[in-house]
Amino acid sequence: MATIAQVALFAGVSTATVSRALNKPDVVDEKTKAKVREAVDALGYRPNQVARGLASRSSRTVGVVINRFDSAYYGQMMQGAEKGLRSVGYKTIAESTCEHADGERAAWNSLLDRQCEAIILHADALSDDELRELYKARRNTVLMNRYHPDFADRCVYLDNIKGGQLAGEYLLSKGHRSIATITGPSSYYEARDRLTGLRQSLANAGIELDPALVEEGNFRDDMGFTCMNRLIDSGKTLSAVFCQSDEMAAGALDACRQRGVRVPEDISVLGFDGLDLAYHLTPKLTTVRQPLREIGEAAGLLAYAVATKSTDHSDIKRIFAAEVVERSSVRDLNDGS
Amino acid sequence: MATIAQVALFAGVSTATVSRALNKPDVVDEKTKAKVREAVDALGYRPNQVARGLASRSSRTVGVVINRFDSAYYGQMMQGAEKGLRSVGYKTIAESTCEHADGERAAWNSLLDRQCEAIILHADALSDDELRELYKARRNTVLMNRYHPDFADRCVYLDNIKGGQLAGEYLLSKGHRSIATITGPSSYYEARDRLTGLRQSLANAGIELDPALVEEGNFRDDMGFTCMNRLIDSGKTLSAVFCQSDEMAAGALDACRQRGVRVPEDISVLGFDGLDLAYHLTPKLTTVRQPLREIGEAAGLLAYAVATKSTDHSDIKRIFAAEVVERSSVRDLNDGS
DNA sequence: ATGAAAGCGCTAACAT
DNA sequence: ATGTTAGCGCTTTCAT
Repeated sequence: MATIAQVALFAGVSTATVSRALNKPDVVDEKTKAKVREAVDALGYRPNQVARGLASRSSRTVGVVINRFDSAYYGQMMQGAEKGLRSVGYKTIAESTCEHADGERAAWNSLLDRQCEAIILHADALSDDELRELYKARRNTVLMNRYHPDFADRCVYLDNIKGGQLAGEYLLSKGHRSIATITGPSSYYEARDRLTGLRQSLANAGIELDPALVEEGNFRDDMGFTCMNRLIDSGKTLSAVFCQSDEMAAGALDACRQRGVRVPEDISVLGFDGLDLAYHLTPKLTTVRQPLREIGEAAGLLAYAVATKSTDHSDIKRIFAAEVVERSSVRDLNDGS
Repeated sequence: MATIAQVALFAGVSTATVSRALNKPDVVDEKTKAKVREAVDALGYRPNQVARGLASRSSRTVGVVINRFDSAYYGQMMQGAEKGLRSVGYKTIAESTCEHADGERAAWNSLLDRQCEAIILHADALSDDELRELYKARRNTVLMNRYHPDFADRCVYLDNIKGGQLAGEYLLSKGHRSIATITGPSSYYEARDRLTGLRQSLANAGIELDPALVEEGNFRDDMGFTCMNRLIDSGKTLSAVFCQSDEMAAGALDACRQRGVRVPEDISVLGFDGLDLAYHLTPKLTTVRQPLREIGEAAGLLAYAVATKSTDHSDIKRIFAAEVVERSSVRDLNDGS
C-alpha cells in the first residue's frame, strides 16, 4: 500500500501538492498534475479514506440501524437508503438490532463512535419518550418510516391516516359496507393511524366501523390467522376485511381456506405493505402499498443533508403516500347489482 | 466531543495512560484507573474509533458486497454476516451492486479504500476468471455462497450437488419416477451442480433423467411459469417437477393453476431455497432449504478470521448441507399403492 | 502554484 | 506503572 508520502517523493513534489492534485484539481498546475498522476499510476496509489476522514473531519459514512435485514419490509428500506447514500458517495454501515431497545441504543452509540456523520434509525422498540431524550444529544439522526412530533423535519414516513382512508375508500368503491379490520398493535402509531383513516373514510360514507369487527393483531401472519378465525366465529356479517399488513392477510387467507370461506367470493381481503409476498398469495392479494424503497432513499438523502449540514432540505420528500395495488382478493360487489 | 487529551488533562495523567486504562486495564494501577474513569464520566468521553483504527492499523470493519438487500435470499445472508461480525465487535459496511460486474468491482475497491480488513463478496456477475484475477491482489476476501476452485478455503457455500441429490432422493422416496426439473441458468455452477445431483440420485435408482423434461430457467418466477407451461404442453408423462428455486416454483404453481393442473394431486412440485415465500404459496411448498443465515454467519466469521490473520480456520464451517422442508406440494405416491 | 509545518485523535514503542 | 516521543496517512493553514 503506497502512501501519499511515497507518491510525493516519486513525483518530486510535496504531499500537500499530491493532496491538492487529487482533491482540488483546479488549483494545481497541469504539468504538476501530470507528474502526480504518473506517480499515482506507477505506485498504484489509493488514498486511505480513513486517514482522509480523520484529517478532514468527515467520514462520508452514515449508519443505518434496522431491526433485521432478512425480511422484505426492512430489506426494501435498506436498499433504498444504501442506494441514496451511494449516489452521493457515502458509505453505509449497517447494523441490526433484533427488535431490542438495548440493541437500538447500542447501535446508535457505536455508530456515532465510528464517526458516522448521521444515523438513519428505524426504531421499533424505542419509545417516543426515550427517542426524544436520546435525540437531544444526537441531532444528526433521521427516523426512517416513523413519525415523531418533536422532530418531524427529521422523519421520513408514510401518511398512515391517508393509507387507512385509501383502504376504506377502495373497499367502499367496490360496494363493500360491512367492513372488518385486523390492525397492528395499538401501541404502534402506524396501527392507530391506519385505523383512524379507515374509520374516517367509512364515516364519510355514513358508516360506522363496528367495534366488534376490529381485531388487534401484531402484523405477523399467525395473528392474521387467529384474528380471521375470530371474525368468522363471531358470526357477524362482513363482506371485506382490511388487514394492516400483507403478512396478516396471508394468515387470514389461510384461515379462510381452512374454514371453507372463499376469497373473494365470500369475503374480500385487502392487505397493506405491498410486499412481493402479496403477489404470491392465492388469490393474489390486493393491497395498499407503501413505497418502502422510496422512503429508504429519501431517508438516505435526508441523512446526507443532515451530515453535510445543508440548510435546505425542502427538496427532500418526507411524507409518502400509499397506493392501491389491485389484484384478485377483493370482489367488486357493484358487478352483480 | 471530548478527546483523549482532555480526559488526560482532567485526570492529571498522560494520554498514553488514558489509552492504556481503556484498552489494557490490567496494566494500569487501580487508583489511576479510577481517576481516568472519573474523567471519562465527567466529560462524557467516547473514543473516536476512526482515529483509533488509524493509529492501530485495524479498522475492525469488514465490507459486504451483495446484489441487493430487498430480497429474502440476500437479506438472510446479510443478516447472518452482520450478526457474525457484530458478535466479534466488527462493523459491517454494506454495499449493493445491482447485479453489475462494474458495481461488484467498484464496491470491492472502495471498501478496501475504507480500510475494511476483509471483504465478503457475493459475486453474481463476476466471472470465475475475473474473480481469480482480482483475488490475487486482494487476498482478504471471502466468497459468500459461491465456490471457486482456486481459493476454496475462502469460500462458504452450499453443497449443491448434494442438494440436488437430496431433491431427487426425496421425490423417489415418495414414489415418483417420472421427474422433470426446471433449472437455473446453466452458466451458474449452482444450477449445474443441482442438476448433476438430481441426475445422480435418479441414476442410483436406475432411472435416467429425460432430457425433454429438463427446462432451463433463470431462478425467477416468470421463467418458472413459462417452463412449467412448456412441460405441460410437451404432453410427456410426469408426476413431479423439481424447481431449482422457490420463486420458479411459485411461477410453476401459477401455471398449474391456470391450466387446471392440480398440485399435488396431478403433479407434485418441489422447490429449492427455503424462503418464507415457500410457506405462503398454495399449496404450501415442500422445498429444499439452504441455510442462508448460517452461510452468511460463517462468511462473517471467516472474514473475521481472515482480518485477524488467525491461522486456523478449521473450526469455521464452510460447506453447508441443504435439507428438505416438507409441506404439501409433493404427493406421496406410495400411499395409494 | 507550491512547500513547510502543524495537527486530526489515537496507539505504541521506548524510556524511566 | 507511567510519561515522552513518534508516528498512523492524510488535509489544511500559512508562508513564499
